[in-house]
Amino acid sequence: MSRGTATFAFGPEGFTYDKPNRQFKGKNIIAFPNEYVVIDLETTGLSSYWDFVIEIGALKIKNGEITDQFQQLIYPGMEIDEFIEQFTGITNEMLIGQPYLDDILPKLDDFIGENIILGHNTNFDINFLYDNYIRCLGKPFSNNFIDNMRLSRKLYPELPHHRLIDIIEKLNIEASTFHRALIDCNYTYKCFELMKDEISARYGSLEAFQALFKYQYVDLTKLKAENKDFDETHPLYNKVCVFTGKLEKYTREQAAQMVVNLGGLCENNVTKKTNFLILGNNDYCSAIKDGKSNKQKKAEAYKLKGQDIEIIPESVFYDMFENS
DNA sequence: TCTCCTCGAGATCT
DNA sequence: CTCGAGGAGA
Repeated sequence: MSRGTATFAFGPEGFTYDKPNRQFKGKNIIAFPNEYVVIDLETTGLSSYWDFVIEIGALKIKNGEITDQFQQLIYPGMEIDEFIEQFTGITNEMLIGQPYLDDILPKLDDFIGENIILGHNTNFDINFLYDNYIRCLGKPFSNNFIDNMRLSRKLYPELPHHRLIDIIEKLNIEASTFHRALIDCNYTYKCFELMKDEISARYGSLEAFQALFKYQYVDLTKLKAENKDFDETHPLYNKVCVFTGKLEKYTREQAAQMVVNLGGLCENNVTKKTNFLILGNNDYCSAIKDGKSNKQKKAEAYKLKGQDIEIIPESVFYDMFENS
């Protein structure tokens, strides 16, 4: 059985293969659709390249209620190993006589239609479907999809893990058996509906929640001192600091807060008012060719013009906090 | 301010 | 994969 479009460049010992280019894959979206299809696959392993689908489960949801379901064991054309038998409860015996994936995918395609997909770590299932759609149906799997894991990470950042089981426990959902496709679809559906309610209650609207996934612009000029009294003799008092590069010991925002707490000020870019430019590490930045960021070049230029500006490494910056 | 890029870290799916 | 941090340029 074909395993997709990947090709070997070397022998089995040191093989490489083309990174799958799933250019027509749907988008991972944050949405509350009236209608969606929950999908879960059981497979022979984690790799969409090496492994095979052995079970497909799907639920159709309309206005929060299950209206249809799809469940099918798949004969993978080979024996599955003991770990997967144990893990899923699907045995080799159960798979003998089951249809091939090639025969089932057209039916699944009909079932799903244009619907948005819901899953847990949905990329996993989507990637398996995408590659097998190309192979069996000659077309990509392009439906947009929602990922419960992504929602959970934003909604419950205090959780140490965001596996399906963790969300089930967090939401007090009754659960006993796991790792059968349709059963996990049910859990995923319940988790989503409950998280949806929580999001509405906590953020008021979907848009407000979506905004949390957008880039949050950090403006260091808006930092406020956490204390009131300043040592007016401190070298950073009333001085304007700017950072460039990645700091070793703190995030930029933490370091900036330390400055502000001493009565100093921070800016996001070097200006005529800047007194200190603190150099972090910019080795990793491919945009910087000669080791100096634009901020550093700008600061050097101001210094030549006589501005009261010092360019200091991170360690010297921390030294200024020692004797305070 | 905002958007786009790159990089590294961390996590989940069977 | 997604996210956060940072640089650059508009």
